Formats: sequence, structure tokens, C-alpha cells
Amino acid sequence: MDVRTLCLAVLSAGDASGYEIRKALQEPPLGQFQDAAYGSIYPALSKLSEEGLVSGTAFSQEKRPDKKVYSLTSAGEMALRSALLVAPTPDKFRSDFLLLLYLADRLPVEFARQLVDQRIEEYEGRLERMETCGECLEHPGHRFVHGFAQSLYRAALAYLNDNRERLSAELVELKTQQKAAADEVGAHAPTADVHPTLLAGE
Amino acid sequence: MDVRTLCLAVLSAGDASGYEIRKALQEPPLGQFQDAAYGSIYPALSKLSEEGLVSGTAFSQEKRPDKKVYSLTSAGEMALRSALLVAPTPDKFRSDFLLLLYLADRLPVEFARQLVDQRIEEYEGRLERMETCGECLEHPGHRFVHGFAQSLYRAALAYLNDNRERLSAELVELKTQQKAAADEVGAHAPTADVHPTLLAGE
DNA sequence: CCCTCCATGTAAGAGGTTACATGATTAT
DNA sequence: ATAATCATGTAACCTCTTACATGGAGGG
Repeated sequence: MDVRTLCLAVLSAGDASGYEIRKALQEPPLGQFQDAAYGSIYPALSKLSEEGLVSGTAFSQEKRPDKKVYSLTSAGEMALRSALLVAPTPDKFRSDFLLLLYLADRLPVEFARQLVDQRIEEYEGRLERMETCGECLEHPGHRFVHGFAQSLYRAALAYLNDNRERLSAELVELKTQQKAAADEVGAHAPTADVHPTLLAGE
Repeated sequence: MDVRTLCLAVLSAGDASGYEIRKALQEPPLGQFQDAAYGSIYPALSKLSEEGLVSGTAFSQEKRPDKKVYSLTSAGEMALRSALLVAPTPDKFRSDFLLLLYLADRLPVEFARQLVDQRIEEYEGRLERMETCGECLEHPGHRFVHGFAQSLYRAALAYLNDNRERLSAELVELKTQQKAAADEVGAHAPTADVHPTLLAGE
């Protein structure tokens, strides 16, 4: 979803500054599946303000930088509603972690093990932070989405816990097999280059 | 992960053309957590070829366009390994679907219901396609990643099935409450504008 | 007959991130 | 002391997506 709509969505839950919108987009429950950087939020708010979809009021704070608090206008409310009424684009899940584990046989076993264990800790932390989110239980939609995220993290955590030992064991076994095979080849043709057909690109 | 490394990763499983790399990046198991378009794959392969990390051979096919099949060189193999040895960037999960449901109280109940039901069907389809992936069971890493994706989709599917009725019911209830409140207000001040402070942006 | 698959590549453009610029306050 | 939080904004850059260009084969 584009940053404009994201800003409208956050503002629909209450007035906020650009800074606060960013925060909302990093904490549960929105932070679980959306994000935006300041560099895109501030310009988006300026534009939305020009277009009359939000209205901004500057508060000069003592001992703090000025704060511009934006609210959704009725035009913004309508724009949000119509932006929501289109079929959502497919979900996107990108994981370098899984790519690394997909290629686990090219990784030091110890490294792979650490990856999994770190991920377990990370998920545990996230789940804990999710538990303490009172705001997430107020509206049906918030509850639903929050529960969805919790289910996913619990499933992920359970899977990692159930399979970390097995993965380690399998990797160790594979490596010893590979080593044995390499030693056997090595006995016949030591330090053989497996890639002799190195042709330079044009 | 950048498209360059993605290409190297796919090629590490066997020679492939740009077209085939794209396919591999859309099917299980890689397609579950990585993707790239032709527009980034082809330029990436050209550059990798220039740098000697892959070598390409053109096959002129009868009744088919030429096919350039690339293989990982030993330099490419090394580049891949070192690219994998850095701490993976955090996973990214983006879902417009969840954003819509987060704001479900601004959606027609019927629309929200359809969203959930469509998603259930989609997940069922994906799970089916995942079952029939023999390649996914050969290497420890492939198995691990494939199992991870399966767990997540099963959890997501279970959650949606367990909560679709409840969400519908809660939304209906909320809407009737809102309507009742609006009617009550309307009796005192019909067609009142709830947003009178519409200030234009500069 | 039409759609999908096969097959590569370029160019324009959209959308975003990162880094920079600035600086006080508060908690550790 | 040092780090984190609060607070806004710009500009350069990067990366990827989308659309275009081209066209035969084969299945429904």
C-alpha cells in the first residue's frame, strides 16, 4: 500500500504527527505488516495537506521542535474508504533468513545453527511485545489482525523449535558425507578444479 | 536480497536461463519468500557475466527464440558464499489484506467477508501446490524452508477458518451499534457534519 | 480463435530508502 | 557521558517494476 494511504489509515485512528505516524507503523499491530520511512511520510503528508485530505496544525512546543499534528478531513475519510475498496495486492513476504537456510549446505553448520537460534529469540521477543498491546483488542478489525499475526509468529516459533535439532543433525551428516566424497576424489585427483570451463563474459 | 545474489542462488542449484530463473523465483520453495521480475534479472545476468561470476552459453533453438543458459563459475560460487555469510536483513512482510481488515469497520461487511473467504481459498491452493513439490524434500535446507512455509500457511489458514465467523458477527454488531448511535444523533441534529474544521493546506 | 508458454531485452518511471541537516531533553 | 527520544524536512540515489518490442508453438 502506498505511503499516502498508510498515513490516512493511521490518522483514521486519531490525530498524529509525522513522527507519531512512523511510530504507529513500527509497533504492533500495524508494524507487523506495513512500514514507511520518514523520507516518504513527510512528503506524503505535505501533499495530502495540499490536496485537502488532511489538515495540519503546528504546535510550537517549549523546549521541543515544533510539532505538526495532522487530522483526517472528511475528504480524506472518503479518499481512504475508496482506496480500501479495491482488491488488495497480493501479500509480499521476503526473507533473506530463509534464503540462507535454503542454501544451508553452503553455510558453516555453526552459522546456520546460530541463524535459527537468533530467529527463535527474535520471535519470542516479538510475541511478548504483542501480548502487551491493549489497543489491539478494542476494535474487531484490530483484534482480527493482531490475532492473525500472533498465530503466524507462534507457528513460526514452534516450527523453528521443533526442527532446529533435526536441521543441525542433517547438515552435519551432509557435510561429513561431502567430506568423505571429496577425500575419495582427492585420493585419485588431488586439488582438481571442478569448474574448468570458465568463459569470460563479452 | 538483491537480484544478483538471487540469480547466483538459483544457478547454484543448476544451470538455467533468465527465464528459468524467474520461474524458479515464483515456484515453491523459493517463490514463497523471494521474487524478481525479468526487468531486473536480465540486466543482472549480463553484469554477472561481465564480472565473470556466471558464464553464459547461447543455444540457438529451432522454432524457439535463442536461449542463454548460464552456469555459476567458481568465482560466482565464492561470491555467493560470501554474500550468504553476512547477517540477513530482517524479514519483510507486507499485507494490504491485513491493512484492509485492520480498518474493517470502514468496509462493507460483505466486502470484508469476501476478502477473508478469498484468502482462505488462495491459501488452500498454495498449500496444495506445496504438497506436490518433490524437489523441496531433497536437501536439508530445502526441506527446512519448505516445512517452514507450510507451517505458516497452515497456521494462517487455520486462523482464518477459526475466526471468519466471529469477525463477521462482530462487524455486523458494530455496524448496527453505529447506526443506532447515528440515528439517535440524527434525531437531534439531522445530517450534521462531523468534520466542520476543514482547513485547506497552504 | 485466443490464451498461455516460451524467450530475451530495453527504457522510462515510480516508489522508496538512506544520508544529511539540526538540536534540545531525558534516561542510563 | 552517552545513548535514545523527540521532531521535521530535503535531496540524492537506488532498485525494482511496468510497459514496450517481437514472435512462434501448442493446447483448449
